[in-house]
Amino acid sequence: MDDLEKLLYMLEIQILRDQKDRAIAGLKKRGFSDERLLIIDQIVALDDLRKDQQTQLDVQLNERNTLSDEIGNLFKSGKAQEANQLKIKVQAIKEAAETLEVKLQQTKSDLDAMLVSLPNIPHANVPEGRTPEDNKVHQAWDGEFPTLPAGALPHWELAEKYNLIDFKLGAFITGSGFPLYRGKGARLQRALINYFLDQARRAGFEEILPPFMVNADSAYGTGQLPDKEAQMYYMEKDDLYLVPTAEVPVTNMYRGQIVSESDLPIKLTAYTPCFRREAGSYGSDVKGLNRVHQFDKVEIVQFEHPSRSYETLQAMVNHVSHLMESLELPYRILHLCGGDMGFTSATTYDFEVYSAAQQKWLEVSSVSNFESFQANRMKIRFKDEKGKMQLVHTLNGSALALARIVAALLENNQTENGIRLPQVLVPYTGFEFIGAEE
RNA sequence: GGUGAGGUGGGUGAGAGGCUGAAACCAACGGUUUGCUAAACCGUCGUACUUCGAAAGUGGUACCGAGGGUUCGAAUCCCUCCCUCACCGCCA
Repeated sequence: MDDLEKLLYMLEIQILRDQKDRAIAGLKKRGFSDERLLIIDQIVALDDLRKDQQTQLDVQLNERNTLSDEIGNLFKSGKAQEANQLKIKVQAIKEAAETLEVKLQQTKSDLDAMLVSLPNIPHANVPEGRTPEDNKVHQAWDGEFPTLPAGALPHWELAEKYNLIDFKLGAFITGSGFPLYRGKGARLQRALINYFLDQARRAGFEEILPPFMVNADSAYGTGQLPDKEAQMYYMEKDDLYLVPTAEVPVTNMYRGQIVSESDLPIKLTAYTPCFRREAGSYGSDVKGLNRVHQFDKVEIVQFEHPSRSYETLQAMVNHVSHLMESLELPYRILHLCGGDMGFTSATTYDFEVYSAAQQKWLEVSSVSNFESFQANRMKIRFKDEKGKMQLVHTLNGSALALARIVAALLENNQTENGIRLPQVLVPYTGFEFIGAEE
């Protein structure tokens, strides 16, 4: 942990103090029981204690510093005896200070532990609810659903039939959940990555190619640690984590930074493979590309002025909508309910694509406003026009996650003798049809 | 993997036990002046926590990579760790 992590999350405490009602309402949405809500009062009380102990300690240290100065001066003017007497006095103060110091450290670490366990407070308009079933359909699909030929196949069978993805070989080389793309399957993957990056660049996002492994500080910064430790692949020998999303390395580019207000918004995009252990989720919906340990994703990340973060969220949602439309895929947008939202998010919209052969909605994008939650952890700030420090707001979204998009593309566009690709991809793939002879 | 050098404010970089929260320069910001551009000059210019104050502000504490130690007193001395750079080896 570096020093940033040692800083207390003051701003969060301020919210608990000043906007307690909002905090309570928000945490209730996340399913906090009345009992668990007591943590708010505990945190405030502990923070009061912290202040008190800090003030006491400062008094002691002040006295020590003053006397030390005096001792120095006495020695200089040759009054060694008096100086030595003062030394004894300082000794007593030091002991008192050490005791206080220990108490204060304990208080701080208790407080820290509580604050780290506290999720972001959902935005007021986040729907009530506990489970994915409670998510609100924010925008339903009002277009047509694809009509499939008789004997339509799910994507894993199409992938095999046209030799696009070899799941067995991936499992042989690595393990299940690590698909091996080949031929036009591999080329389609590369085409989609390029297409998404180009679209993001056109929308003003700077392209980044970040490291695919991150250290623990970075994982804490975006909130993967300690909350989702089990979801990440960890390399013990080097103390590094494989990225579960480009959000982690990209957002951490600004960890600890004070940016100038005129730099905002900062818009970044990055492609990375994403590695997820998905512990405990085996068994349901794991067929084919529906849930894999490694998939490709283009992410967009934005650092924004607090006053504009919600219009930016909307702009990101629009960006992803355009991508879906350009790929001619049926999709819907869900507004996640309090119980289903990620730990760090204040509002999240999920995009789901309709994969016609499976007749399933698959999540392909998650667009979130974290408000100041991540910025507070990472201390990403700017000076406003009054010269006051403020935390930026961070947002990000998948634009888009590939594996499930590929699943839907294959299933929805299948014909009797092949798969037809949407026109926007043709310049990227170099082919518009995947036929049986491949 | 081996060897060596180093980590100081937005940047460069001095400081080598008390006079240092830290010189100087650059950048930034505010201003003066010059017909424009450029330049010159003056001023401001770290962060966090906290006391008192309605506020402007004021007092205190901490921070010179991180953690620990020595000392009345540490950026400065000692120990541990981390990181960076250079050279060699290996390698896409």
